Amino acid sequence: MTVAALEALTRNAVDVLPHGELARKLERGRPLRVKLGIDPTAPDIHLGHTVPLGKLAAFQRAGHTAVLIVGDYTARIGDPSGRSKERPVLSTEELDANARTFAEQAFRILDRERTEVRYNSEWLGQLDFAGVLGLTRTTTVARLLERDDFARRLAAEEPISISELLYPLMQGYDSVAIEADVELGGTDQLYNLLCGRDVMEAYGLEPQVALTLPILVGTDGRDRMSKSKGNYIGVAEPPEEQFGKLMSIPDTATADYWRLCLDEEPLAGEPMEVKLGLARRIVRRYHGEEAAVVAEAHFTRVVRRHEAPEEVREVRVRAEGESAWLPGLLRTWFDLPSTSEGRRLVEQGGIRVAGAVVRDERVPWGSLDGALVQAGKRRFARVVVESPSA
RNA sequence: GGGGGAGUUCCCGAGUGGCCAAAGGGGACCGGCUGUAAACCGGUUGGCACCGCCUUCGGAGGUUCGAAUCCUCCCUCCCCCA
Repeated sequence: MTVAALEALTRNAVDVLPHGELARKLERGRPLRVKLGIDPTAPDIHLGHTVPLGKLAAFQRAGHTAVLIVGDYTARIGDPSGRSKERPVLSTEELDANARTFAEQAFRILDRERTEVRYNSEWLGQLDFAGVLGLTRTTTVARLLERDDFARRLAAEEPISISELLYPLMQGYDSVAIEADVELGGTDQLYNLLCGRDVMEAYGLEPQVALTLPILVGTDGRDRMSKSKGNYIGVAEPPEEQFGKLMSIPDTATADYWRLCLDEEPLAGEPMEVKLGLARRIVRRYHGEEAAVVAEAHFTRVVRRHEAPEEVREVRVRAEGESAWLPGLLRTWFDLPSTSEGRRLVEQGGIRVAGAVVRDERVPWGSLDGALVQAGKRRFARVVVESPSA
């Protein structure tokens, strides 16, 4: 075990507790069982998830065993970490579907052959009431209420359910079940990870090392990346989408993205160049070199030069009546929520036909046939008008 | 078991009988500007072929010319005391 190897495993880590324990475990020379738990509450993995996943992959490359816990059982409760409200409970079907795609997407980062995927319903589902009681005896209410989330919610007179209180214990029991040596998580997981130590000890096991990583901010540069906040970049999203979203993050967040998503130091240079470099590398990582080049070209063309993309989908419409009524047509072409939305777009000068802004709701059919219609800055369609009798 | 309080448009949150499709903020969308899908500035933001009509303020009834606002019952949630 070299100093450099230890450095690689702990790079970007915020806490590695207890101090010196990881080095001690590594020195024994046997592969460690490194645990990362994920809640299948959303179907897609985003860049925020890739931070601990990337760290897990790093352990894997160093010869250790990655144990990916899919929290299909715990998800029924919802992790209260960082939450100010109870989470909505998902149906079993949704959770199952999410769990599958989630694990699948995780293999974009992990080595499939060397990853142990476990569903925690495997052991949590086996616990009878006596087992649950045994688990609850490992801690006290006061200790559970120590954590910030709970303390804050209690102070704000917001509800905390008993099942949420049990969450850290269940997560800790996962560590018992798989005999974890190390557990990874975001800084918001610190309490849960440490609670896991106590639970393991109570079950006669050597407590795990808790390794926490920074929380990645979302594209808004402010809040943590999450699906529900709509500020996320999914690893399975199309290349153009990823590239554009990455370019939209605030400059202040760029360096963090380099370190946490790529595990590299940011380039030196102009902010724009640094961000372009980031977007290229990330898209390349998840979609390959060629897709990255195409995505960048698309960005340059559509966003920077305000031109239409190379390929524009075609929409067909049958000419009916004297003239075309745009709000209704826009609704179907661009999947708008209502025709009122279409009206607003026209009113606000957000609609261009063949490059010219259109301000009337009615236009001659002739002006639409073969024309490129643009809604806002990024939505395009090529129109084909069919004659009414055809 | 007793007492108090809350449920409003995508979210938070004003609104206690007509001036309410409902303040303000967030988000989203459009426009301007820009290296950017950032920041900033301006506008829009229930639906409908829309100068008018329809639906919305936890649910169901009721009072009234007129209700998000008043009454009754119900549902959900929170706090305090025990």
